[in-house]
Amino acid sequence: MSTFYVTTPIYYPNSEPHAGNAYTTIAADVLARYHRLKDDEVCFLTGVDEHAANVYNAAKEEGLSPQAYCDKIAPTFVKLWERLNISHDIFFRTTSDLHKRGAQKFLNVLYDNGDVYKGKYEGYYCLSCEEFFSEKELTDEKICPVHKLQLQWLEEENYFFRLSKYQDRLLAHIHENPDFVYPAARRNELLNFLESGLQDVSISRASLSWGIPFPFDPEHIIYIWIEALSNYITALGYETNSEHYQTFWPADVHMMGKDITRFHALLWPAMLMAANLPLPKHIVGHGWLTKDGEALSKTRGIFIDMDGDIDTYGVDAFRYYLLREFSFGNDGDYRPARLHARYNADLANDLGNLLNRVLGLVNKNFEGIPAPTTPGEFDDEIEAMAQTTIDQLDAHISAFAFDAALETIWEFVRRINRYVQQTQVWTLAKPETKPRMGTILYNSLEALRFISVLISPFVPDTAEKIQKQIGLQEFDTVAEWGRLPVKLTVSRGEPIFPRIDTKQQKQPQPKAAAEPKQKKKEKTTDLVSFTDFQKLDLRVARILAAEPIEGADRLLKLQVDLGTEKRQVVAGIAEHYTPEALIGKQVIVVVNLEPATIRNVESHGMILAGSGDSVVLATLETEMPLGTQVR
RNA sequence: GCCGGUGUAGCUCAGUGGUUUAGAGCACACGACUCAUAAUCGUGCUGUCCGGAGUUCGAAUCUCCGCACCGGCACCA
Repeated sequence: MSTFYVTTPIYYPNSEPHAGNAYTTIAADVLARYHRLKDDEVCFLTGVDEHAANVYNAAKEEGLSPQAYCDKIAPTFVKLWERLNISHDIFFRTTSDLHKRGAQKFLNVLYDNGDVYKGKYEGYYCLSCEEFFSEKELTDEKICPVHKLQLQWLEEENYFFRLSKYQDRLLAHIHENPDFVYPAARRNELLNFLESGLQDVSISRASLSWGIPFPFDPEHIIYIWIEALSNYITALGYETNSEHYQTFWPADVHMMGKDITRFHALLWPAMLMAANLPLPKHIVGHGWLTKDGEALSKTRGIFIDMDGDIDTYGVDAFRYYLLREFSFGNDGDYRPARLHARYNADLANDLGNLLNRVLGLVNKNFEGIPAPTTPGEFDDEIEAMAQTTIDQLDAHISAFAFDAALETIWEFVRRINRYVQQTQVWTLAKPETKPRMGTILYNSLEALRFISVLISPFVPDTAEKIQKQIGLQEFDTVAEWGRLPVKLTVSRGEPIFPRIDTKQQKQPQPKAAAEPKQKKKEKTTDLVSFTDFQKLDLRVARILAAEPIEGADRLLKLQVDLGTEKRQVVAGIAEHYTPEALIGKQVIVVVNLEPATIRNVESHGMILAGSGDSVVLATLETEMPLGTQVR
């Protein structure tokens, strides 16, 4: 018997879970359930990543301690997983002692093996700016360009992980294991990234308090990514080298959204190499769900109404739709109308109705399930197709092609509908043909049992309902043809997927759907003194000229008029403003910002702009004289 | 700017060691059937296979150029 260990990322509990989390977790759930079906010993891990800065900030805004905040939010994840029928074995919280001790041990090992070193940021430092300046920014006099103060040579200590050391081994690993990263497009990106060289990464934070302290230096906490990634082993009992840990590590699949594949495919394996631990087998980064083609975004109020759709169509339809409609590596646009169509066409018409019609015929003509006494046309074909369906399903799941996997099963569903049709089974109730009728019905029911097993990883409730109606007392998980007992009393119940007419479809609820949750700011920052604020010199200026900068997608070179002087400023707004649109606009400029050279263009100041999912220039309500101070 | 991906019927997508009539499901139309959830089964339908050039007896499939969208890197003072 083999083992199978599948994980989702640990999610940030800075707010309640969203559809993207659900998508990842459902996919992982299908894998877990599929492997249990194959009698593998399975461990399915999910959880929350609690020591995150955004959690700390969210807690602060609600006036709660970070721990109290986590204690409040974590259950909302558990609740959603229950609703979505997620069969995780472990729901892991990184504030647990098991994790804290495990993460510290892991770090100790990295340290003992010589791959963690205390490095220092060192350089010339301006006490007023509280910043280091790189050599190229400095003149020979070593004075701060902003404050004109003498700079000091300073060193700030920090722990680093020797990521660079593993560059070649990572490259080799990814080259030699084409299946390591899925899909292939991500893999190419990673190789590309690797070839451009890896830097050591800072893995400590001295300035933060919310986190796990370094075991050998409590002044520092462990950087969130290092800590988070280690959850995949700490949750299994890495700390004590438990049997569970030995059984399941290395992981078979780390499932995640495409945005975090790099951490999982480079940083994490490098750390494991440093600790002399085996690497996970597959890093799977799926595409994102979008809504009307746009990325989901809390701030912009773009989200998927999971609750509403699940209320209308049921959990299984929701799970089915997500996995059937989209090819897993690509982004998929979530459309309720498509969910509706899938529900009626695939679930209600093809599958639900098939069950219903077959059970109806059995009920009407037999006492319990008839014996297959009289083989005939198509029977062998059906049985053979059952077997090929299994094989294809297995291949597709191994390639994380859930859409193809479901399509394969549904080809079989449609074949059985055709079987019933071709044999005209309802016309065979006469005594001389009744044995044949019984055989056809037996085969159809066995096919349905077979199908219920195959779909059970995807739509577990539906699978159970089918077997229950067929008359099986306990769920039979074995996909072998001919196991269905005869004489079972079927209990044809309500249709498992009643058709939902378009007219009855809920109109988009104006209340919940439309209003973006406008409740919180993106993040809070620490307070600054008024004196500090006063250091900023903000002025009204007019843009005189704007032009693109060669070789930079986001940058524009602007000439601005401050009334008393004209300046050149570089702004990263090329993706949101055309040069023509900018000329003549009044904007607010930070004039005493240190000069910088970006892409070989000098920038003396900074244009203020709202900067989130979109970028909008900050202006005054009405125009004011150039050079007016803004405060 | 560099690198990668995608672009095939109204929709979601298959399809490439080049070969002749380009596929599936949904949707749509018609027909059959009536056991069943106005379900099922059959038949049909629409395509400049992003555009252009090239290689070839022959290209959606190979090469080059271009366009659009997506992503990674650089970059966002």
